[in-house]
Amino acid sequence: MDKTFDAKTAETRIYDGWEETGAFRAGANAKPGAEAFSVVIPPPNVTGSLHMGHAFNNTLQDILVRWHRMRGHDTLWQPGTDHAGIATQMVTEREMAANGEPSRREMGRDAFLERVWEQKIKSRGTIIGQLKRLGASCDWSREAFTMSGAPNAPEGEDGNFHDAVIRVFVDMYEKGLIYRGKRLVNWDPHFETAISDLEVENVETQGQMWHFKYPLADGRTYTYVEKDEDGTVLFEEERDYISIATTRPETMLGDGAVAVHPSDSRYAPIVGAFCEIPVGPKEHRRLIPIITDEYPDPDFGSGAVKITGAHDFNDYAVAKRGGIPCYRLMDMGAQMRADGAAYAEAAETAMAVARGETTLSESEVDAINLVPDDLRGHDRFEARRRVVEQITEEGLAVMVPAHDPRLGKKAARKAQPEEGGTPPEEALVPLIEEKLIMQPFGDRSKVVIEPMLTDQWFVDAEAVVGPALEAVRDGTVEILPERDKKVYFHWLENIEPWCISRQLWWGHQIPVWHTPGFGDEWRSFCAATEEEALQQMHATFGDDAEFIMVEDEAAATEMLAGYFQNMTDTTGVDQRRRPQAIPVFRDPDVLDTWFSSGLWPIGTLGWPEDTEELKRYFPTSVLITGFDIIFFWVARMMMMQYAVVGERPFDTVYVHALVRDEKGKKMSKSLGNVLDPLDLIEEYGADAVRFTLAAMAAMGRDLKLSKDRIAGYRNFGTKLWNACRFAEMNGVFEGREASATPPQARETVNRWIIGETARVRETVDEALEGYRFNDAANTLYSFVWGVVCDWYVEFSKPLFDKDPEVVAETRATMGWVLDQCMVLLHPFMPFVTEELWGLSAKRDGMLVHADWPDYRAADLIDAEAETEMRWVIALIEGTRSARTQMRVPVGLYAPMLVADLGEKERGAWDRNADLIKRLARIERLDEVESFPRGTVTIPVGATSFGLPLEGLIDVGEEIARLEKARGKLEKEANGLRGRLKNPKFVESAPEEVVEETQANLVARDEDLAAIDAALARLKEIG
RNA sequence: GGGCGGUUAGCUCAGCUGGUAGAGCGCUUCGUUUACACCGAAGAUGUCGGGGGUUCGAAUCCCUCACCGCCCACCA
Repeated sequence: MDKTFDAKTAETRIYDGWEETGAFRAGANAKPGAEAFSVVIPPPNVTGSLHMGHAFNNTLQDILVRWHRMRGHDTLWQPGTDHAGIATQMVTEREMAANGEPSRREMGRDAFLERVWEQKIKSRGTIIGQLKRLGASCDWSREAFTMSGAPNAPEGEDGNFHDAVIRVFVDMYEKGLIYRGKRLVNWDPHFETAISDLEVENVETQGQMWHFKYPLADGRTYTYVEKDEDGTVLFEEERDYISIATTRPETMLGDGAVAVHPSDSRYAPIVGAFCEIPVGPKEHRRLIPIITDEYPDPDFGSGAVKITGAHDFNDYAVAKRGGIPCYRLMDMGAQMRADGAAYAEAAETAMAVARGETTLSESEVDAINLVPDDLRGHDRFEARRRVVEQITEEGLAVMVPAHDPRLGKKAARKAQPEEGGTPPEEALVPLIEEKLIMQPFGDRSKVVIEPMLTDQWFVDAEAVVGPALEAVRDGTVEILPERDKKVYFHWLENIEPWCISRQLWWGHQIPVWHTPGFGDEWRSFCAATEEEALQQMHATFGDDAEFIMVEDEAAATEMLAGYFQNMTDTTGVDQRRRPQAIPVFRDPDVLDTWFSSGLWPIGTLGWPEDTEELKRYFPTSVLITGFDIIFFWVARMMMMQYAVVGERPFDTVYVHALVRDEKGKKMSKSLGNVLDPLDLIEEYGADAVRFTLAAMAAMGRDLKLSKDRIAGYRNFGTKLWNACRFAEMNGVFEGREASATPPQARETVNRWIIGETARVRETVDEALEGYRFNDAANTLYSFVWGVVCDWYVEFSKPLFDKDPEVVAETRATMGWVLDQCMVLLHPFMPFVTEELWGLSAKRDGMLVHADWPDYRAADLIDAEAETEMRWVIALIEGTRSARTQMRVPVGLYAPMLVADLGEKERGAWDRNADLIKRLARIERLDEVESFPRGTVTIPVGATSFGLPLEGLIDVGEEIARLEKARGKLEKEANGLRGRLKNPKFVESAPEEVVEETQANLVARDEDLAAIDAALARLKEIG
């Protein structure tokens, strides 16, 4: 054997070996009739690459999976990747741009999809390969993909995940759980798609709040009165305007009303009146009503709120309640709209609506573009600048003295007087408050999200959330750690409709076909296939109806232009003449990625087919996932599995925390503090990385990763390696018949280590049962290093020089103990252990399929051996400590004295003399009446050993040493004595605790007596 | 504004249902002992964030304050 394990070359070889033998196949190594254990991998993005979070997540899964597999359970670790709509489309488009390929729009939808599939196939191997490097023991023959079997999927991408998704959509649609509607949604202007609430990151940003005057219509005035709580008038003035604050002046153009709280007496006189939006061409100023609504907070700002239903979620709610029209101001790229009629005409129409002269349908309102001609086509931020400028120029900004505390520094600076101007205190400046505002950003695009009024598809989440909540409440599904349950509940109890449509191309296209309905709305048919949709259309429009598939809504509209013109003077719906062929187009939107990954547990097991795997492995056993996707994924899987198959997706959810850098910062590319797991694997080996992650995985706590730590655990692997190397050199592995059952041993040392091993096996199992990965890892670490290597290997050395019988027994024991180390460590460090397994005996199979032990500590612990070995260790440690402090040369074998050797101790000494002498560097043991001058005393239990070091020791040094030890002992003894003297303690503490305390006190007193005797002797000399 | 975590040795963290403060790294000294220098031996280091309370006994339970972090939230 080499001195170290060469992870670099061995790991791939070993992994290939596992794969070739099908070691990870579902059910591999299962005992007949074994219970099932199944885990679905949180599917990484197909174009992604492995980051620390993945490494952590998959290490934990692999530990559990390997552990169960070795225990003979019917184990499946289901792997796969996610098509990751936005991310993948983004990655592909970026690469296309870099390659100078035509853009997505230039190539068209079909060609683009083909291109993304190429990208998918190309990059899939990256993350899969990385997972393999980590050692993940997934059943790769079952690798799934969330878009497998999609209609445009190329050869080799078959599978039926797409069928499952479509089937669920259709089913939920038919049950009324999915609906379409024009709603205000979070719009990502970069990707030009709607996103869900969860994909919005609210970030505190420095912003400004402007205050503007909305003049009252027709020169109307009112007395504005501010009172305090007691009704005392604080301020009173005659006003011809209402003051409005806004952080988004550009949206004023779309205002539909001004709202005040119904109880707000300041504005009571003008409720119902009209005011003017102070922007846009003077001659076409729009008037909007002043309405009441519960929403405005009278204590905030002026208490009056402008209502822009199409660009603000609160305003939208107010608008809905008050029947206020929502005027959309921006296009899909969040530029100010440039479509439709000129401003004059649009404003006129809007005025008519405001006056109540006409009512328009939603889409008619949407068609109105209220952006003044000079602002059309501008970016929203540019439009804001201009709007502010125009209003301020017109004198309609609220002005305040330059010293107003609400003003930011900028405004104050502006107020510096020009030559001969007004002194600063009296100068009036526009009221622009600098303040922190929560600004929404797209989590992928990092662009400011715009609330946008669009047609979208929604899941009625509230209708399906019930069982998902109930299951966790009643314990059907366990979420660990406890605290994450609360997070889960909080979100689900306040669930909002889930916007599932995305205006992307890469994804599951919504299985809905639209035809012209009646009026200007489209009529929709939802079906799994186009044929089925057509059947439905025939059923509706008549068997003789003729349909023609067209590209999109625009094409259909064009076809129908003539038709609708003909219809304008027709009244009754049924009398309408149909066009020759009715245009039909498929809904262009695709589904939110999480809609499909929400089906991951059943989808990967073959649903909607009634497969054997579903029967065996569903519901899955445990889901291991990061806290950041509890809402995105865990909650959705819960809702959807219950909605679709009426069953929980998993029994337990183990939520783990984030991997941070060594300073506790979240790893991010922009901070440059990312540790790439692949680099670390390259440098330290996969086992070290895995063990580090496991050892640091205290439940629910973030873990901070440093290279030092990984190096430490790499060394741990080497340590085990070298213990085996030692064994090999001592013939342990020679012609060996490895056995899983512990050998019968006579030597104390061997009996002791067998018991210790059994104890560790129990602790590890208990820890893993409780998902306490760190406890399991640390237990193994301290056992292998601190017990097996530090003591057992050392103890064995003299045994290998004894008679053949002892040598044989020791070889058998050491072989067994090392085997157990390999077995128990295998889930954590699969590579080194597998390698050692192969090197240490001729075996029937690989370690990956070895039997996990079930021996019990109670059966294997030999209490006498344990007591004896503890005594031996204490003696050796005490001697070594004394020697070092007395500066006894390391190489010197010193004689040892003992004065009062008891019966038991004599036996212990006799049985272990060889190894004590060797490890404590003792020449011989002499029994004496009393210690001579200059003897260093080593108390071990009731016995005092001594090192006669006359002339060698520094008396002062030894007195200091003993007094230090004495001080510590005395402090402890006094503490114990104090407790025992307290009658309340003796009364109320449990009996064992009292007994233990007494025993401890006796032990301390014995040691103290020995030390006192030694001190007395030394002082004689001194 | 709500909620949840954290504060223990120089650093990073363990300490489950209250019963003599622990680990790893780092540090100091020593070491060519026939597995291992990715090693061995021996050490040093803590008013367990502050303040109250419950208890015979609190790092551990309760209250409160401070600071740090995270999540959620519609204050224009």
